[in-house]
Amino acid sequence: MKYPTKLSDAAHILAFIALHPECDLTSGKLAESVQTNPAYVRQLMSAMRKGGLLLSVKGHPKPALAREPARISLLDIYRAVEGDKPLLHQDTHTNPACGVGMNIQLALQSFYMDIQQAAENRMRQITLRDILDQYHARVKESSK
Amino acid sequence: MKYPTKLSDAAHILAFIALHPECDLTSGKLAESVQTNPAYVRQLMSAMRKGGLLLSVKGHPKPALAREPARISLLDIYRAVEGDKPLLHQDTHTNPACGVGMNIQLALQSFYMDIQQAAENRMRQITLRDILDQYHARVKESSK
DNA sequence: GCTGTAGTTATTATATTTTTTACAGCAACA
DNA sequence: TGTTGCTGTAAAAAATATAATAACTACAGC
Repeated sequence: MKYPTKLSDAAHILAFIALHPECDLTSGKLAESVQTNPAYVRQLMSAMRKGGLLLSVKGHPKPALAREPARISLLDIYRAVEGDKPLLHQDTHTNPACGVGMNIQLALQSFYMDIQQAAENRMRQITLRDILDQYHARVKESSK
Repeated sequence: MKYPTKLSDAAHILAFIALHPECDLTSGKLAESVQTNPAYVRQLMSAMRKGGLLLSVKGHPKPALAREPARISLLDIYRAVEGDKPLLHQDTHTNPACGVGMNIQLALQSFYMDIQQAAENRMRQITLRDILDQYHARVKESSK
């Protein structure tokens, strides 16, 4: 497992916080659920705090969402933890002296942006609220 | 630069072949344009041959598209060189004993599939023909 | 047969991600 | 006010995926 899973882990953390508003959620407890280490959790939380998604205070374990789940989209989370990293990557290391290759890559660029837009539009529509709803549906289903 | 650029490189190779139907295109010449080594080019070509996009014969440098550019989509190329690797990756290593975390990841899964679908739909619409058209437009533009 | 190239596999190098370690600073509480 | 536990942050280490490289066999064309 060395593919980037920051988005998954970050969403996991946010959902966990939303589901346990009363408890003391230490980075250790969150790390236990994600099965990672507390420092990594704090790194992700730090990124999300900077991204305006999370509120937390140094010293005591009471993280809280900065706004309601319906107003936190997957794209927001992605931006917070991955920045503007695209889903598809161009080869920026082609031969600059080859005009043909250069123009092929430039042509590709515009299409990659289209694909990125298509994915981002979908990510913008999916909110933490949706994820929580889906979570509850699954819990209900499995308890039947 | 260690992000996956196989799709970009594969599309580059296909476009280059489409643009030079007369020439002897050795893996070395293609590698020169992509600025990589011939063996890597051959690996990508091998994947695309297995994916039914490319025709080539061992021993002589005459690669050819298996079908017309308008019938080769970016998704075809992606499938050929990346298989079914998703754009977003779940964290499959969360704590199995944590039912909450488990269900959060399962909930995420369905949304990731949506995003993947959105991206793939766009990739399916973009063909090598489109890329070549865009290429020609850029060449024309830059020669003005 | 000789030469050049494709096809394939294995190894190495490099970049990126995650893990781990460490420590200063704040909150809660006795 | 001192102690404890946690956060926030940085930096170094480990893990691993990707591309680069090397090496080999096999085929085409001359």
